[in-house]
Amino acid sequence: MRASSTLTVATWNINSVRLRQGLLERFVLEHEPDIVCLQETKCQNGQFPAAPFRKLGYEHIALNGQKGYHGVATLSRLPLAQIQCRSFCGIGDSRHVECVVEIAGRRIRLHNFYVPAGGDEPDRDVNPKFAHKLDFLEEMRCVTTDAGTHDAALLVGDLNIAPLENDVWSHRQLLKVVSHTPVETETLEDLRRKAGWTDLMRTRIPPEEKLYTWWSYRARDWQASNRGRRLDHIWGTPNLVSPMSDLRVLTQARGWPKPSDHVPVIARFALGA
DNA sequence: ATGACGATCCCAGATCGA
Repeated sequence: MRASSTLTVATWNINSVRLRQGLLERFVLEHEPDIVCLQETKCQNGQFPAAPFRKLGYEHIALNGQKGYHGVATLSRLPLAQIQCRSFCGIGDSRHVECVVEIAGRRIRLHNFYVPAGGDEPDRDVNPKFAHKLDFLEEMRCVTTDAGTHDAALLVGDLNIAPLENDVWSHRQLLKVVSHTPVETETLEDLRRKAGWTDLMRTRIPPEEKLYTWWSYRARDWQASNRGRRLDHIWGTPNLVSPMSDLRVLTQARGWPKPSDHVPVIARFALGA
């Protein structure tokens, strides 16, 4: 008989996994997630500090890293099957890894994404990075909830877009700022709905409430100014809405020593026997 | 209030993040 029927999944843009290995160890010891999805690992696969995390019980590690930039990793206490890395926009950069995890007799597909930031100028004609971001989103449309065989699916990561008005500190002042422009927020919401994903964070914390997962390094005092954005997301198939027993944004991690500018988001699911 | 920071890289200033 299987004793454990809960699954805890975390996503965290770690902004260099080698620099913040200690913070990540602290995080997994305190919160004991079954699966941790990381973005911006900023190292090649051979440089990933796998051994210390294997020692902590994360024996199953799916890596898609590159030198210096980007990079995603999925660390798991449960076996991972069907590991695949997708390439988007014909560029070989490391922005996606997916896998299937089996728990309580169900197969759950898990996508880990790092969507391009998009540069400064929100105009695809003058800013190739913004064009890349929009093209990436168009390619993401094929990552639907029914692509592949599974009983449920999750899509998590740093999507670099704050789609709702209360996902930013000032909707009005950020309308022309990359991450909250109408073309980004409307495209993301359209692709999410058409692909069958539910915004699981907002099923738990209502859209009327401010909710952030990122605070700039450049603020003198991130907590006092509190000019954040919700750039990190946990999407799921509708059949995971009611099993989700807890959803936490670990805001306090922004105040840890030498922090990432993003904080972890943790979802717990009660999947039955 | 798009930055006053912080990360990467042939190690030091350019480039990127958002």
